[in-house]
Amino acid sequence: MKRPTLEAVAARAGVSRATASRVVNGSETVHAKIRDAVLRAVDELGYVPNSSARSLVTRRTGAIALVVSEPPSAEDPLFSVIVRAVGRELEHAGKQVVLMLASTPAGYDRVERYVAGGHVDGVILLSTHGADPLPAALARTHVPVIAHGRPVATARLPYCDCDNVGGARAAARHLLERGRRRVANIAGPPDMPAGRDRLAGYREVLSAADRRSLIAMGDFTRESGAAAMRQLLLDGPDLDAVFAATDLMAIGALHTLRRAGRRVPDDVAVVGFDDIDEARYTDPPLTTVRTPVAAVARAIVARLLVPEPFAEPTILPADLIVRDSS
Amino acid sequence: MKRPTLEAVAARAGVSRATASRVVNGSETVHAKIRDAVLRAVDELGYVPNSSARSLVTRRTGAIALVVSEPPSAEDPLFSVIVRAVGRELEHAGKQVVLMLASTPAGYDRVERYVAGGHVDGVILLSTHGADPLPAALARTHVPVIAHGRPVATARLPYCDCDNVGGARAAARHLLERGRRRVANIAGPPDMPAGRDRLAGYREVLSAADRRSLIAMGDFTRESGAAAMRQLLLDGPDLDAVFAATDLMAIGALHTLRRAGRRVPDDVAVVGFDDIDEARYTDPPLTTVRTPVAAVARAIVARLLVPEPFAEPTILPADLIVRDSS
DNA sequence: AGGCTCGGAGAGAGCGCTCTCACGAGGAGT
DNA sequence: ACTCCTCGTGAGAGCGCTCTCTCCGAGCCT
Repeated sequence: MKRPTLEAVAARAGVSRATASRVVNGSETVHAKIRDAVLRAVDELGYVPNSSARSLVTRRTGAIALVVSEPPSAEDPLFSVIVRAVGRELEHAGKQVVLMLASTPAGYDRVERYVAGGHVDGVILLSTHGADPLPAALARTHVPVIAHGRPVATARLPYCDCDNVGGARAAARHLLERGRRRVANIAGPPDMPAGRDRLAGYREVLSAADRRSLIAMGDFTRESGAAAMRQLLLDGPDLDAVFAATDLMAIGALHTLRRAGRRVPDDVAVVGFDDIDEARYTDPPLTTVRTPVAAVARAIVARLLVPEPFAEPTILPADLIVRDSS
Repeated sequence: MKRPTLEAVAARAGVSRATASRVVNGSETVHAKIRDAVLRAVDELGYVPNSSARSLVTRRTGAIALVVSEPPSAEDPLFSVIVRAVGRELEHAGKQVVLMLASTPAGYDRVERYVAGGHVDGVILLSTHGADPLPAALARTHVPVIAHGRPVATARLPYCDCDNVGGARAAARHLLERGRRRVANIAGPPDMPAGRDRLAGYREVLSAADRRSLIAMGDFTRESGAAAMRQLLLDGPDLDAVFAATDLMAIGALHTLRRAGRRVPDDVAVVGFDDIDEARYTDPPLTTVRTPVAAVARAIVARLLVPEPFAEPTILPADLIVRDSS
């Protein structure tokens, strides 16, 4: 009834516990015949190593914490994709994934204590924002940490991200090339680096083309996009294009434009950012910039498993996907 | 530099390791003065219990596995909501969340071994489908298991779910009450209980009203909803209403209807199921049945922490949300 | 005053594993 | 033939914690 121990395996195979341990851990210095005997015993007894005992002595846990800061909207379309992609990569590397939600100060504390307590071999930080104390706190522990998306500048963490500035530039340039003259922007919250970078790309292109910026702020949700679009229509009734920093906000903007009787793309062209599934099903289908989620996940896990102290961030290209909204 | 041990705490407080352990674990039988001394030592040294050592002896891990079967679409809007809701509840209960993705036979195996290996105190199964061997496999281990959503009938697992049949009934009844005469259905995959239950509710209401069913099959994705809608327009060009088993499929159906030049709701009324955020931003906003995600999550965690062997499933009501598409 | 109970603290045995070190056998070198 | 390695195995000491068992002293009853 009890789970078999290494001792039992060793006894059955007629070897010492040390040798059984060697076999289980894949040591090369064991005679083939003995190794086979041990493996047979493992199989027959259904032996599974006790990870508590193992990590008690090795001081490694084989687990990686995936820390998620609560975003404004619970229903984040990329969350699912990112978590799955990162999860798949980690499992591929034989790591367990410990999911931690950190939204409140108590939550930050819990995560910090947990990580400092040596319960995980590494940390992946998802979607941090300005007030987030975790990057700084975790940098102090000696556990490898890597961020998904550029963290706020105060923390010097390694990170992987897509080229937010470049993607935004491509979006803005695309709108100008289509002959749009008054290109507005729905920006993300200024305390989130992704939002800032996308705004920067837009501004850069517009000022290079000698056009005035027209900006409203959102918080990455559909609702805020809809509200921002209403604001933009008031501030610049002559606008003929909008670039939103996320697809969700672009979708909110489409909603507002529809209610305001503006046709897309005839009257107003709309471009989003992220290329979520939903973008192909809006009316009209949304032109957007694709965030290479899977590639970023791969890069993150690779870098976490082989940490290089002062490496440059990994930035992956974000490509424009042209559909019918622009 | 090393992390302090209980021994160090005890030494600093001038007590034995046993007493320090008692204090750390909140035993009542310790003198107040001594307890304070120990707590002070804990604080000063920044002591964090070593969970490996602890679970080595207690045989409990304080961790719950959240097992996710890969759905057809990676970008599942409810995934984020469910995972967050369950995660929040578990953290509230002081449990760690170990996320495991199980999509391949190798993945199922990994999960089964992991759970059977005693690495977690309980398992929550998300979105199982017909071929999924996990419910049966995990039922054999002696670890408490609970499913989110009714598992396939072959496995006798406790579960929590929303009232899929009742919700579907409400949707179908609503369409009939609005005077629709030819109500079609876009059903989910037959190997997923949620899909089957929603189909059953629809069928029941239609046959009670003496109306013929008109059914096309999808796999819960937008794309499949769009395809199913095309099929329905061929099979029943006279249809004037569609009930889709998920909002995503309803959104796909809206897409197809728009392309086919049918106005919603004037020509065809559309009702979905789940009430994802996106449903409020479709054109027109989607009438749907709300899945009470947070309540289900709460029920799941509560039942997992206090397992009752042969308890009835917990079924929570799913309410109709009427918007403009019907 | 002596024996009793009983609450509260300490001693110590493990939990299952890894890893260092010691050891023995066999082969190569002189 | 003897020493010196080398390679493979076994013995055993812990890793940090919990928990049972023992022990001590204070209060109560007779």
